[in-house]
Amino acid sequence: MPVHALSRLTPRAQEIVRAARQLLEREGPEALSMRRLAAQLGIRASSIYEHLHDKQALEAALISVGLEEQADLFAQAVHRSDAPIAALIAAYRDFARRQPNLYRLMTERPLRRDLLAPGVEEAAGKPLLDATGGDREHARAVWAFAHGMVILELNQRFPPGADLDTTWRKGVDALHGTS
Amino acid sequence: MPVHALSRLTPRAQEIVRAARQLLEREGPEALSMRRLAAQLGIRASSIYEHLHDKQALEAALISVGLEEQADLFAQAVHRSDAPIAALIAAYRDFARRQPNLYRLMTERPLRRDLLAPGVEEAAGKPLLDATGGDREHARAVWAFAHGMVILELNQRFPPGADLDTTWRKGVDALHGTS
DNA sequence: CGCGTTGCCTAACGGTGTTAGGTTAGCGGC
DNA sequence: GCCGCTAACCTAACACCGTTAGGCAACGCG
Repeated sequence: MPVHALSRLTPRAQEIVRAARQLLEREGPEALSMRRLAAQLGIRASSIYEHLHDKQALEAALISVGLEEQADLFAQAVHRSDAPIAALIAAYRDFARRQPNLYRLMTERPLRRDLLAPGVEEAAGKPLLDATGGDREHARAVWAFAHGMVILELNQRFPPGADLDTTWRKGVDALHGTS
Repeated sequence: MPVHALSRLTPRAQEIVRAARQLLEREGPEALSMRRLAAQLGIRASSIYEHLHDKQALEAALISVGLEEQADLFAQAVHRSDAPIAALIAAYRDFARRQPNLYRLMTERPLRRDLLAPGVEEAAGKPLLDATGGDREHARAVWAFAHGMVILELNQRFPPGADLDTTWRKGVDALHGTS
């Protein structure tokens, strides 16, 4: 269990990260610029650098928060269900659909792990790894399917009328008993 | 079978797109700017706009070329194998690893289908759809797994020592007989 | 009181995509 | 020969981006 991701930051930095998250989710990725974020806070862009080292650090903070929330949601999903893998996949899809821009930010580029809050990446992955009984290959295959479905859906790569619920169910069924 | 993707463009525009592809693959996505592309061609950025409407049109041309090449490679892979789905997935992974920056460009954002060469998207998808006997849900599940594996691998989301060949094999096996 | 820290500022640098408007070279028709 | 058209380039500028240097005001503390 990681320390709360934001707690490593100064209070003012936490406010900035919270504002950044609102901006990202409400106005999309192109709105997440240092200048627009600063405007939202009533200050100038250069002042942000007093609190966060650079834009990468800001993004890493957002990703840390996202991973932490995923860890919570996934742990709860497993806890409430007796079909843990299916429940996890449902929770995974749900997270991505509720916060598509944050999800994209979290996955679209290589992770700067040195900038993340320590432990959050492992914490987000642990529920699935447990649900596969510790089988890392199995967990990775399920994750790859879920991420592929989510991101292709977010990127509108499936035709408009596609029956994605069915595709999800088939994929989960097929990957369920892999050993 | 679509018309050759580049044939819709003027000869000069084709040269520009070819230079853009080299630049993208050799120097990475941040090198694909109008100014650096122009420099590569010995002209100024504004001159590119005489030949391509804007950067989106340039990217759409690159994506069209990529989809067309995928269509060819996938059709050949099926043709040479008696395990078409496994052969397709191997070809898919191979394409992405050989041209990671183009693959990223092709998949990282919603497609501007109105800017693509007509038919290329369908052509790239057809071999897999055929291999599943026309089962669209099955084809989509396989695609999602393959894309998820590829993009998580490109983004270095798996731990350094991860045995990805095994994960690929397990995923393919599991998704093979989905009905 | 003075000193260091915090939090903001202005101004600037080099980069991005893009547009307006101007110049040159070549070619077909008279 | 020359007119007009087109293709292909140019310079200059706009608004935006991330980032840095250097300055200023307010605060708590010894």
